[in-house]
Amino acid sequence: MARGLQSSTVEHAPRKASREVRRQQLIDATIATLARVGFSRTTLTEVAGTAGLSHGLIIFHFETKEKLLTETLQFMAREYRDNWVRALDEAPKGPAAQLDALIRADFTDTICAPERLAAWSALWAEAQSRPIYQENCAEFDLEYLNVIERLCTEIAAEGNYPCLPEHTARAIRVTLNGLWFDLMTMTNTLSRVESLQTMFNMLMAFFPRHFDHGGAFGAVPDLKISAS
Amino acid sequence: MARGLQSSTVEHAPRKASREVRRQQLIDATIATLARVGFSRTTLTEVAGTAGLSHGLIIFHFETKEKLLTETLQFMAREYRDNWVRALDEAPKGPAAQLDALIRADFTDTICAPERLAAWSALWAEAQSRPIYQENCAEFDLEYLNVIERLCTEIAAEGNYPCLPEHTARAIRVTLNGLWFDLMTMTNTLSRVESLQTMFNMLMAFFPRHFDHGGAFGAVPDLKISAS
Amino acid sequence: MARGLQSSTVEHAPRKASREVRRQQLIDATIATLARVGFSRTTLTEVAGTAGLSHGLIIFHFETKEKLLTETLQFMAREYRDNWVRALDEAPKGPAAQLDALIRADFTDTICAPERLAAWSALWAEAQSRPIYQENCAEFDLEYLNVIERLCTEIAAEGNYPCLPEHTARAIRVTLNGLWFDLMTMTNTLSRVESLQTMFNMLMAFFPRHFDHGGAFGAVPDLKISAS
Amino acid sequence: MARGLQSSTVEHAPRKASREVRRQQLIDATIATLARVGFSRTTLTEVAGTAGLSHGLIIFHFETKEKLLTETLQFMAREYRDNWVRALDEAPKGPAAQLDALIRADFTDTICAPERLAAWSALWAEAQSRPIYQENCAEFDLEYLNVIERLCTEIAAEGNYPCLPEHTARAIRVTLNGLWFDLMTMTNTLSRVESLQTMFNMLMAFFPRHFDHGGAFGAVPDLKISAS
DNA sequence: GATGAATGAGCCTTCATTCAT
DNA sequence: GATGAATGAAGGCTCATTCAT
Repeated sequence: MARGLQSSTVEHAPRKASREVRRQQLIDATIATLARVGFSRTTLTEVAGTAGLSHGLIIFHFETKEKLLTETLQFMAREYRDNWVRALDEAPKGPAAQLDALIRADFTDTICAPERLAAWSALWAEAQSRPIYQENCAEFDLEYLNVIERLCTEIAAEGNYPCLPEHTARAIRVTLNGLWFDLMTMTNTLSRVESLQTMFNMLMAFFPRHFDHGGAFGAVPDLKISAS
Repeated sequence: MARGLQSSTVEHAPRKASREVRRQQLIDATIATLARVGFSRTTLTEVAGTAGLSHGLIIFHFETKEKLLTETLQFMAREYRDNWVRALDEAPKGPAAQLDALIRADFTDTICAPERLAAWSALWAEAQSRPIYQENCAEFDLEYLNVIERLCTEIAAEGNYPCLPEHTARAIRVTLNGLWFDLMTMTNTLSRVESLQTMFNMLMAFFPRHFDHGGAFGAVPDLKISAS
Repeated sequence: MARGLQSSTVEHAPRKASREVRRQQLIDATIATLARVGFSRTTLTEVAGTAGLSHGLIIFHFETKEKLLTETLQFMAREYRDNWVRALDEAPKGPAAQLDALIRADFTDTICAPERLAAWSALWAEAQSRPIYQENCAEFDLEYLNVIERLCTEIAAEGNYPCLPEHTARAIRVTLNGLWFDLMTMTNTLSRVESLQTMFNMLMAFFPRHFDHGGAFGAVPDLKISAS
Repeated sequence: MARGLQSSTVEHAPRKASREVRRQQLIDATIATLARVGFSRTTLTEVAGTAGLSHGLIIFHFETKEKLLTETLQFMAREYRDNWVRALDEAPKGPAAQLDALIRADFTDTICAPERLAAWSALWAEAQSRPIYQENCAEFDLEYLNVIERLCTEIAAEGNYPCLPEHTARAIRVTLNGLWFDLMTMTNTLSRVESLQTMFNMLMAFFPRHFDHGGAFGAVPDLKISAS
């Protein structure tokens, strides 16, 4: 098997790595650790062990545990935003198709992976009693909400729906959050696909002339998701 | 008023208190502390300080920090369950009125208080990476979901709605969770009443012949909520 | 031998001690440690080991290493001041006899013990690059200098000496300091008695009609010193 | 002036410097650092930063932090000795003139600069609890004391003074030390000139027929000092 | 020569837990 | 019951030293 050959050279990460590569490696290890053991047991030693490096190196690159966590949070927030921005770019321009794309983006396998979800909730809850979260994510959150509200308003206008756009947008947003947390908690087999179905079941109720069980009429279904 | 007389003796906790009273006092202090400083900074000394007692006493009554947290979680889970069970009992028996009551129960001021929400999320996130939560809450959660599913199924049958009961029930459940977390995070003025409106806006979409913006047709609106 | 009996009961200090007793015991251990290993190697573990207690207890009683050192410095400064104030009180009231007493006080065996000297210089040098020393000792130092200056002025007036009181007082003060440091450094056999002789040899030069090799005319020689 | 030209090339240390130049540069940076932050906070990184070089280079040139400090101490001890030896060489040959020169040498501006004093005391105190100091300075100290003792003996013989030469020599030596430390501590304006006056006030008392307030009769006053 | 990534021993501090009073 | 002194494991961080580049 090839693994034996590789591991002898790759063993415990290369001795030297460029600054950015190493920093990203440590952020990845932080995400993995948060997901595995939770916030309160995410120690520098644990993160270092996950990365196969020494705890001293974390301090060398990030100065402080606090800064490591902040940068990890920022990384995940940017990764999340980049994902939905790209999805909107690639989708057809009608509001229903855009909303369809926005929702599918939330369940992309890279973003909606068990490890990401777990790390996210570990940081999120802790951040509630600290300023970190607001400082780093409030802007992103607001931008996201604004997009949903705009799309809901446009769709409601097109379809002359009785539901109130603001409340509808809020419901969509918190349901997306809620499904994420649900995916994490669930010991049963509810999958990303089922979560997407739950979303479309809801959008179909809000906007029956724009959505059905499979998503927005005329939208391009994301193959990656329907495949999993 | 009688309270004045009491407070002079109760000042900083009475020297001797019955076992159960003292335990509840410490659980209350734990909730307050979790809400104020978050999980990772909830120490025995902090809890003891909040209760105006010594940390030694916590060990005396709960043996272990872990057990204190577990009992706190159990207390909140039971409190939550008791609340919605009572609400269902007191509501009219039709499925729409029952669902209406179930939802209003989630925003009762005692349950949906800022301190409760903060303590809940502090424990919840940490519990994701530990067995505590599943051990203590899985059963309650399942019971709750089953009730919602049954009500949705009945309403859907009554109204001949196209939405799928399972997905609808799940959407309702995660939206309730999501609104809770949202209430906690929000720096703006979104209130419990607005959250209730978001819920009814959603139920109106799912079940237009059973719900409107004010709740289920024929249900008794909870005065406490509409007043706040 | 009696020691065996004692040590079996006193072994590693009694389990419980009153707050003040324990604090003083830890300050004593700090002085001993500073003297033995110097400032930069005075760690909490080292101090705790010296006291036969755990390092955690130091934090319990002093909160911080910094505060332990500050309190140690304050203790030594007060001890020093109390010593010369008492000496002045007990001496005859003439200025020469008072100066004689002030000087002998500096070489009292409790104050001028090797351990005290070493601890003092360890703290002193470190304090030069920190605000601690000035904050805690500047006032004491000034008070001491003022006393010497006053005595020198009075003696100079009595004897009509040509030396300038301010410079003479300063010379006396820094010579006392210098002899202390000298006593510490010396590998040879220069003792406290010889240092006292150096002082009187100097005072005899400044004030020949008030001092000779044995001290001030008419002063009561400190027996403890001449005995050692 | 040539300096301008040089500084443009020397900017932040030249890429390649001869062994001795680099070593001296690092020793200078060590002295500056000791003076600025004290012994316990003098780290290799701090010294390297002061020198505008990397900490790795210190290890390359000195192998060990301990050796860097030892060489720094040796450098200062030699610098000090060279200074007074040169002063004796350049002074008239009579004992009083020689003692006058020895004392003025101690307050030369290069030797008695605030940075030198601070660095000296930082190293000195720490060295008390280590063998470094004795190993490196005992010989120098003894040589210095011997010179003072010889001069005092000769002056005492010339003038038939009652003071004891050994004690007088010791008083002079420790007063010089004491004034140094005093200069460092002083927040007030006592200057090197005033310290010199304190010394001459003392020598005048010991040797009234050889010294007055301005120094030894017939000695050449150091212009640099009286000017400052 | 020179840099800086990487390591790990050791430091100060926190905190759950024990236990004498 | 209740307090708080005492312990010690573990955490974040510093820093001398090593070493690949």
